[in-house]
Amino acid sequence: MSSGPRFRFAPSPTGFFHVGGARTALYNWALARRLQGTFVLRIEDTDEARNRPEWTQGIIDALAWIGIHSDDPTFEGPYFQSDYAEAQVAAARRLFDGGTAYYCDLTSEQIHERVKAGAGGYDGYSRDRGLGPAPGRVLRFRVPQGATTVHDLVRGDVVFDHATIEDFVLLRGDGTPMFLLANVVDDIEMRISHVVRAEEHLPNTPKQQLLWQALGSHPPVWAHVPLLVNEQRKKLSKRRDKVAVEQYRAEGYLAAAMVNYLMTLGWSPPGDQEIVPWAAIEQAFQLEDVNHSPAFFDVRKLAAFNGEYIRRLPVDEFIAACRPFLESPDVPWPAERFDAAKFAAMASVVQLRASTLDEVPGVVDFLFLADPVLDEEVWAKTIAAPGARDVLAEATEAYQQLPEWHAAALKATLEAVGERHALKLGKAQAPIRVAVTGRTVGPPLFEALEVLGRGEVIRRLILVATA
RNA sequence: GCCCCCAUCGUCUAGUGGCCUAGGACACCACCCUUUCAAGGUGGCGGCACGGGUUCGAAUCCCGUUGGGGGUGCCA
Repeated sequence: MSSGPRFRFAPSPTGFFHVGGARTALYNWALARRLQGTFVLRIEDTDEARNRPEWTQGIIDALAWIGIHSDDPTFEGPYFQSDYAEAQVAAARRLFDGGTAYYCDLTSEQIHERVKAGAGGYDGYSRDRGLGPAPGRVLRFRVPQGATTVHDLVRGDVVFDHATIEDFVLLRGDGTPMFLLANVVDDIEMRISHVVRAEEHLPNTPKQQLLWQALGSHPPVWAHVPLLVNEQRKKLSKRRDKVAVEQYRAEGYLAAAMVNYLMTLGWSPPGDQEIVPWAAIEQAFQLEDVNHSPAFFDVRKLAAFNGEYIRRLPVDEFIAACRPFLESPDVPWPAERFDAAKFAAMASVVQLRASTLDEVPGVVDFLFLADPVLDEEVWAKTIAAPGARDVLAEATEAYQQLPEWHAAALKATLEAVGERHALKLGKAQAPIRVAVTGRTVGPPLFEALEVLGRGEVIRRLILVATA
């Protein structure tokens, strides 16, 4: 086992993996690797999560997708919060025995009433009542006088006056540990040295630090990284926002692009390039350089990164990356009509045009569809346009005669047809494109015609001409 | 209510007292290239929230204001 620093990443399984969580995981991972430490995965599981092991598996899969592999020596875990329940209760017991925690028999309703009557939160009602453990009684931490300073690597020193911290609950009325206690005990048990997490946890940190100390341990290095927000500058949430890493994966975002983009939120790589490989990021990343303010997760910029990453892929890797999208059941053509060789022939021009992989089927569908469908609007704009039918007829004729079926010849032929009608190639190609592909826009036409083949091209041209 | 955090183009950021006439990227606009659409090239638009200090000098340091966000559970 490594003796270096130990970074813990502790997501709660909720059925999906949050992009904000992904960024925090990446921070921990980069640090663990650069500092020759350990990335410890601990799942903050709940009853529901325990009944759904696939949620935990989803986290592990998503981590693997962004390059955090559970079989890497840097990786330790997964552990589960519930595995440590005994230690958590034992710690609470020690706190009670030592007098830094006490039992209270007030119910939430009773506390609520006292608050309405003027108490600012829980007012320490049972502090000196000497109550012992009993069903229905919660164990509360006795917050001492004074103040706690949290030394945060991102934010500097943050001071919290204990007067503003109420005696928080350690053990529920049924004796089970609360999150705060569980968290601290687990971290101590696992000898965690660095806690890197989202800023929303900062207000809880003095309580945790107090617990670390009360339990006789030296608090870890804290680092609270800025939140990821939506256009309304609110914390990203599953309900309002597209936050599931799995969804981006399904839409054809490349893991490398996602990782790179995530790392530019709240931090920027040294130098003037923002598209940089993970290896460079791993070497350069440090918490001291992380921004203090929340960052908007901009899908458009993510898409721009993704397009860049797609274009940089060697063509065979691009083809491989497209496979799941071309073999998906959602594909618009009958599966048996798919022809990998035809796609491969078009791949390099498609690659230049996709910003996400899920756009790819729509770009090449005409190759595999039995008959492309043209809607009325497209028909009116192109086929019904003046001169279009003449171009169509003449091109069909010429293409039937063409000695060799390849892109250059197809282009030259259509250019000649266009000249006779005083049409530039840009205009002349329009009806042909629509007749063959069903669309006004798409990949370069003559390459597409070559790949589709003479028979099919002629058939489609005649089909439209006679309609 | 109370506590805490934050504040540079629309967005992500560079900037740590003089290299700032504030740099880059995404988005947007224009032009070029062109076989439609992209990609690429060139150019443009656009910002230090406000008010006080400190200093010879402030985007940078301090205070305040305003604005935004987070936290405040017998949730995690």
